[in-house]
Amino acid sequence: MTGTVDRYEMVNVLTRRIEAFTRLSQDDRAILERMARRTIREVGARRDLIREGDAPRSVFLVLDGWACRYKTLPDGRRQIVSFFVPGDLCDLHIYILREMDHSIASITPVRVAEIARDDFEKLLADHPRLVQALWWDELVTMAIQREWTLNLGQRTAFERIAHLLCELYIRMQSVGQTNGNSINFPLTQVDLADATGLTAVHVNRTLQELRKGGLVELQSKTLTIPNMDALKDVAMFNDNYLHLDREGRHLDAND
Amino acid sequence: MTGTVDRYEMVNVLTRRIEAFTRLSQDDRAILERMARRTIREVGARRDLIREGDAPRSVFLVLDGWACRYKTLPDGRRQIVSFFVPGDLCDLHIYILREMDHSIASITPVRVAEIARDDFEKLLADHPRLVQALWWDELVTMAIQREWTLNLGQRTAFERIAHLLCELYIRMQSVGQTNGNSINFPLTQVDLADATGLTAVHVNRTLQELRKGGLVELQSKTLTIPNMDALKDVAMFNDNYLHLDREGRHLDAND
DNA sequence: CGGGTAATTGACCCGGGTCAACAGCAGTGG
DNA sequence: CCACTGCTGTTGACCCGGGTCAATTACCCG
Repeated sequence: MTGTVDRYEMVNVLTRRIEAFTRLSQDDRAILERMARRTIREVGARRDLIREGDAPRSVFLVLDGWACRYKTLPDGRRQIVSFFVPGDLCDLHIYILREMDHSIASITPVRVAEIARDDFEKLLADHPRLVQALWWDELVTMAIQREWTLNLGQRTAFERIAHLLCELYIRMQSVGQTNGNSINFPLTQVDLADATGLTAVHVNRTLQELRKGGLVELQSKTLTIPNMDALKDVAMFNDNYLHLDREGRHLDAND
Repeated sequence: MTGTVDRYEMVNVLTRRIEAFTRLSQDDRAILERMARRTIREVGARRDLIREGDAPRSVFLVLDGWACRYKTLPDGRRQIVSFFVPGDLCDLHIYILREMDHSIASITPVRVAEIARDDFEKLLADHPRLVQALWWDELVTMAIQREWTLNLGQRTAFERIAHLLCELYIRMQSVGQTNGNSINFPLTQVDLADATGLTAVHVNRTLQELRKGGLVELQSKTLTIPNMDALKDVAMFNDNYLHLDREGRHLDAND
């Protein structure tokens, strides 16, 4: 999977992701990568990138590492509402809102491209095919959030964790971050608990069940899924909401 | 509140909603209302407007009545992932996806404007201020979905229902659909259960607690909130995620 | 007045939470 | 090289919020 990943490949995760939807032209790809390379920020593990209440200023893009959005209640309860894996963008146009209604934090050390509002607007104005692709990205983000709503509302702990693991595996796969049937998986059991609305203790027990059933191997930050079909089955995982099947292929660049 | 609502007022709910963000020009308002009036569809209560797996064709806008998005699991478990109240739009650009990953159904009889893809694209191309406003709408929709994630993951049944009632009240208020401190509230206890991930039995018991505490009155399709501050308090409701405070006022039309 | 949907109640149960102790392991500083 | 610290994972005993099942009771609406 990784080993040494050069800067080119890191920027590449976004084009890789977008090309699950539509093929970009050399020009689109170049402009996107140039933009992403402009302001790269490196942040250590477990730090807030932006906090609820802050004024959003720029769009950002995770080039390397994992991050999450989270919300908290006044008494400290905490819910991770989504994960960012390499290639994920935060909300386009977020800067039209006055203040953030959630926080974003790194999980591992991350490398993030921050795209200034004006640059971003210009990008959209000049590159219609990118606009479509970024819309697709946004729609997928929304679909994931709805799927999480279903996950939290209806699935049992066992199904819920299985489902989350399926999703993260497939999202990593869609940006070429797999190694055989394994991915790099930096979440702790506490992270999983905060994302699934369970306690860390119960996550632990549920993971043991999943391991016992031969459905997952999870150790030293590596997740292995020996039989994806079996895991999808118990999770009732249907990947339609990720819209990965090159649905925008009629928009492909032909150069 | 209602009684007889003429056609003008029904279309008006969207402009009303948008003007919680930015003031539109006469021209913007006119174009939006003309568009909405183009293809009005009336649908009875409890019918699917579009089903998971269908190809999305148009954007639609709820002019009158309530609807919901929902997702189901293969074994029949059902989660309502969001509600539409008058003035709510379904996802812009949804038509770039090949198939729906969720269904949309009416709750009451609804009057819906279906805006064809091409008309909608044209609207966006010609009216930049509307584009901003519709972006705002989309960002709020996403923020609501995240708040629901928090709701399902962290709040107790009592807090969760209190929170949902706050949200729906305030959303109705933002389109001028209140009557004193009451709103028209067509959801059954089963609907509430499907939206909160609880059972109808438990929703019933929880509503009784809320009534006993004097926090809500709910009878014959009318929800009354005698003391909003008290309800917000137990729900830990923070309305920041609805971004209603005319955040885009710097974009206001000045005609 | 009959038939169907929505609300309510009671008895009982279970998935997942709580609390507390402990084990493994990585980093870090002496 | 080892002791110390702190985080992550694991286990056991016990408990409770909310689910399940099944029966009633309103409430519409024609």
